[in-house]
Amino acid sequence: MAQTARTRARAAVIEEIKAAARAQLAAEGAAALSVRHVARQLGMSSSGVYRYFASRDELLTALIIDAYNAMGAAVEEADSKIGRDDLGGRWWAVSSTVRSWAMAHPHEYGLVFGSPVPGYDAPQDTVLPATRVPITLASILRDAWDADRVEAVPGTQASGVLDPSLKHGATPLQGLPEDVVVRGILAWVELFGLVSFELFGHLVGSVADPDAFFRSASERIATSIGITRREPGG
Amino acid sequence: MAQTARTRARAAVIEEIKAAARAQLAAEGAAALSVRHVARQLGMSSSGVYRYFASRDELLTALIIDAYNAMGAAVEEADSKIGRDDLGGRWWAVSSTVRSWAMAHPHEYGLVFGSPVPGYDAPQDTVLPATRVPITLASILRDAWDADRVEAVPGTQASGVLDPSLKHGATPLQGLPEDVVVRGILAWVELFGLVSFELFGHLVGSVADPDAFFRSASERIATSIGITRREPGG
DNA sequence: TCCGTCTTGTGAGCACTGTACACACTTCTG
DNA sequence: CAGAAGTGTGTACAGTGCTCACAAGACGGA
Repeated sequence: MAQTARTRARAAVIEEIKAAARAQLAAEGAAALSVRHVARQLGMSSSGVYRYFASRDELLTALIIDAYNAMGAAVEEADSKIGRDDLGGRWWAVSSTVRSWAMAHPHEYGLVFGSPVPGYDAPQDTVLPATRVPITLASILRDAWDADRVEAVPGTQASGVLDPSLKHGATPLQGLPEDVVVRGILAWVELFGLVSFELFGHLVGSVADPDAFFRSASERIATSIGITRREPGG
Repeated sequence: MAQTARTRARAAVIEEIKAAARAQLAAEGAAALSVRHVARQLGMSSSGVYRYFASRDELLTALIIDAYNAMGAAVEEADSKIGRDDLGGRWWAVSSTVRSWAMAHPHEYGLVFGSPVPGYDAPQDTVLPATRVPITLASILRDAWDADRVEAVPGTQASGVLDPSLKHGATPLQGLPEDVVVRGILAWVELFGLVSFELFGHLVGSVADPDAFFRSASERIATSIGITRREPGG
């Protein structure tokens, strides 16, 4: 409500700017994204854009947040369509959705998971959207644990390896043995490593059939966290 | 020999330019690397640099090749210092060297393994240097296979997944079962996924002790290709 | 209703970039 | 020793991010 007219218009313009920027990002890549070009596309003076984004970097950050959210939403939806007990199905749904989203939006993926272009800082606004995919993965791991599918290896190292917030926060991982969580994080890292390597061209020359390779790799990762493909509950 | 004086000078200037560019890359990142800045640093006109590199991208490509070679050399040297039979030791030497090199040269690593900045093209000159690390890994896998340490799973999928060049070329992988090679490639991907995720800041908030996490992860990956930590030959 | 403030949009301008080009000078080659 | 080839320079163009002084409009309170 409030001063509707103005704020609503503002939100709309922000959305327009982001849409144009996203289009340019998809078409030409992050390096070629220019504030002036976006402004021209919108029939607006370049300095006008600075009323909405303080800098090019801030615009890029907004796109990063959107990318995290888009991927997170896609993954959450894919996960929700599978029966909760079908752990193998859920893992496959999630992992393959990550990959397809990445392949459908390579530049946005690169913006997020490639080398951090501006500096090292991950602005605070990005951290929450960034957790959506890992939290979905964590919930699968939690359900696997609750179904006695994962066996903890008691003697394993790992103690103080993880950030305390993982245990004390309201994550699905509360109460899980540390070595199980470590294995879960590793699966997460492997999944994205896989997608990045393929997308950034490092598999060219080694892997001829990336689909089959990903299928096989994803299955192997699932196994490593105690999830096998073909069975719901027993 | 040939026309020594000139060509030698040329090679020296090329090296100077690359050194200055590398310094600037390390200090400010790839985005901030500018031809003019490099030229200034060398007391040379900016257009002069174009006698040696046709474009900024070509200069960046040269840095990419150097980075591949530097990392490859470091890895090869680390591997060569371990007894050939000590497969666990070799894996650890190689994987930890990849990580330390990356952490010592974050921007160069990002240039190579981050999102491909210019376009999608991987210039032909980069492919050979790029193979040095994977070939070292492949030779470890080969030795593990020869030592009967790896068991092939005959029924496994995988057929036509790999690029034929891997089998017919003179790689250390000739004659290995496809599913073993697939597992090896996966290990390679996982290693770099691990390093990238840590370096690009995606583990912040989850992993409190990256060293320990990497140690544990690396060990697990080694196990997945049939290499266990503590024993040389039996 | 009117007045002051706050928001939006503009154009000009600064310092910088990559790259092309015409020119001079040096070095090599036939 | 001539001519070709290579090297270095200054200038120029088109583009960039970003700042700033200004104008016009929308808003809130009197």
